[in-house]
Amino acid sequence: MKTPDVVAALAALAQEHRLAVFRLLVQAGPDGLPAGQVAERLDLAPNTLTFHFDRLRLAGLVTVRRDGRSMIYAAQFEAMNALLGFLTENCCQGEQEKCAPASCQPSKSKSSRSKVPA
Amino acid sequence: MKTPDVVAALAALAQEHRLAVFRLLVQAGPDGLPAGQVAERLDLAPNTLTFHFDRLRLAGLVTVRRDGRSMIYAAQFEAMNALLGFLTENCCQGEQEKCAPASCQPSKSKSSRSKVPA
DNA sequence: AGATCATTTCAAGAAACATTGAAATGATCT
DNA sequence: AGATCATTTCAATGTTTCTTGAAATGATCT
Repeated sequence: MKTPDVVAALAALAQEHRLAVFRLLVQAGPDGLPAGQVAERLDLAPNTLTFHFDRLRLAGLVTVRRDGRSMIYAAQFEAMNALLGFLTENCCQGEQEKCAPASCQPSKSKSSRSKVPA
Repeated sequence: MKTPDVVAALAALAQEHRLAVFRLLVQAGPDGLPAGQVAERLDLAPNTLTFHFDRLRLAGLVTVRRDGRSMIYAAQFEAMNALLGFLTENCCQGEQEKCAPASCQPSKSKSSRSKVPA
């Protein structure tokens, strides 16, 4: 992950609502959540939410797919891990052993077996 | 660490120059670096740099102390670790064992024994 | 085809951000 | 005291960000 991408990811998360959205999607796991459900749970206007989803998506932190009339957003765990990796990489000059690599696993999928989670 | 603080820290790091400044200070270790040296190494105007230092400081990511006519800025490792902690905390619902806690140790101080590094 | 539901697009406006140049501090040296 | 060095403060400016409301898509149902 290169610096501009890191800046983009940090900027995407550096906003109250987007951080909440991302956290919710992380908790939801790789199957994701329809936009409307996110809007309802976080009490956000749907157009505002689209704006924020877009920022997260451009930063590579979420993906979208369509399901019927719903758009389903899901956290991109790899991107999250790459970000954590970059942040800890700067960290441990000289004392690597004290610096455990951070990583983020999706929680177990609740519904049917998901379509190729990784 | 509460959500608003996390947002503040992320916002502070979500800027090309500030990320570079912070990374440099992390590498410099707990003794920190005088503002002028940061300005020179990153080729930033001193007043611009003051602006960015201020943002990092308000976010709790760096501290300042005066030494003669220099101002010495140093990374606040605890804050960094708190941030990493928050980000990984959201992460591992259900599979805690897969999710190593991230942490960031300062590199060994290069000059004389530092004044109570923690 | 027409109605309805979920979401996105567009345009407008207020607020926050980053950079610049000029002037002000504050500490050190002669 | 006066000169100089390191850094900060201030005001101005252009850019980006977030939010809103209204209108447009796109998919589903009758």
